[in-house]
Amino acid sequence: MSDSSLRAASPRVRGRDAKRLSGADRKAQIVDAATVLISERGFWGTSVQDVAAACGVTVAGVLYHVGSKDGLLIEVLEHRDRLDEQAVASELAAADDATDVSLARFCDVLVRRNARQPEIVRLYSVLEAESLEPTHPAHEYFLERQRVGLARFAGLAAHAPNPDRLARQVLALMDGLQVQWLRDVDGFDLVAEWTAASAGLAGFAR
Amino acid sequence: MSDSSLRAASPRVRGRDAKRLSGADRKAQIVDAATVLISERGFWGTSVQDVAAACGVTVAGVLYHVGSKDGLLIEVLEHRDRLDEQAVASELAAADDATDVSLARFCDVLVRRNARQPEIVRLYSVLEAESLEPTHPAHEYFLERQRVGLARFAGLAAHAPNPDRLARQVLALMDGLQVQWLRDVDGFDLVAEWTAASAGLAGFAR
DNA sequence: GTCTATAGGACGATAGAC
DNA sequence: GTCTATCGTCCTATAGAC
Repeated sequence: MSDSSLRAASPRVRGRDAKRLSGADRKAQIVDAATVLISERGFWGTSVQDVAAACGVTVAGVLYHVGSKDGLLIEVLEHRDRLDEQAVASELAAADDATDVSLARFCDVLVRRNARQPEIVRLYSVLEAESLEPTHPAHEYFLERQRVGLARFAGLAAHAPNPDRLARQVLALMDGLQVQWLRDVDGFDLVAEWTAASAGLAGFAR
Repeated sequence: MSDSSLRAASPRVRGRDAKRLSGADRKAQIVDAATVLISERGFWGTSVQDVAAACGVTVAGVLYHVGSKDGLLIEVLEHRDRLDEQAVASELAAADDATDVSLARFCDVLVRRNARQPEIVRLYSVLEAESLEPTHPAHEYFLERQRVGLARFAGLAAHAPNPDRLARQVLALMDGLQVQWLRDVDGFDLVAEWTAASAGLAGFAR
């Protein structure tokens, strides 16, 4: 939890002791706090008031930085994407076999990283379900995300008889195991379960 | 969509044209309307006002029948459990090999039934994620549900080298595929994808 | 550039009329 | 059995003070 860990979401003291942060810092703090809260309660279950309280700021202060509640969600998702993209890429590049990345290797890195940040996995699990509704502000985002994710998996599984189908299965298995894990984080070894499950999946090269 | 289909959730006319229903009928109507709405927006995204409007009744009218908003959710879940338990049992009993039910056969019935009622699958998918939060009114319900479901699967997979692990994999795969299906109900054949995926799962007898 | 104050609703729930 | 009326709380968003 050293790199890219979330800032403390504990309430700050207002008034005399309230820290006055620069715009960028305040915005980062708001996005981090919102990430935690939305991962717990979903977007519709989280109020801007909750986020403001977690930052020791007023509601208007939050809205000044992100424009609207929907804008806050967009900021949160974009911020996560930037962090994850970069982290996974660097982890893959650090390995010896950096040139040829298999689907199995890619998933391995993904799952190991996810196992270290349950709050983030929860954010995506909750929003993934909530955003099935077409009027949800992140509906399009998750539709595109699923499309891109599946295409990426399929591209790495070009050797399989049916790359698209395998991609769907891998994604389904990963998402499903993660939800079970989130319901019992301490009694469930995500990496071990994933390794066992994917090993039993036909066509999934290790 | 013939049996156990949901009552029309279209708004009724209030006042002179409003139908006066008996207690049981009104309650059933409320539970059905709430099922649809909660499956779309989650519990925290649905207001009692929404449910009342769908039934052509006032908010107070709804609360008279279900006591509170949390009570409404409990009613919805208990009603679904009763319907599903009974439907799956009768479908299994109708088959020739009613005596010895394999995990594969059980899942087959389950998936085929789910494919016919996307709204209900959505209800469970959304609430499953939303209820990860310990303060959610259905948190305990879904914890128990996962426990019971896994035990049932494991019991039917007694032949496998590791029944518990296989149960987790089967449940994960099913849930994961269902979410992908819900995001693209028309372009995704749930039964076909499930059949292909489960066939490739090690130890899953067909 | 950051925040307080406040507008203007929607929320869940209760009490009591009909 | 369903309604109106209403309470107190919470909500998002804006206007304008500092």
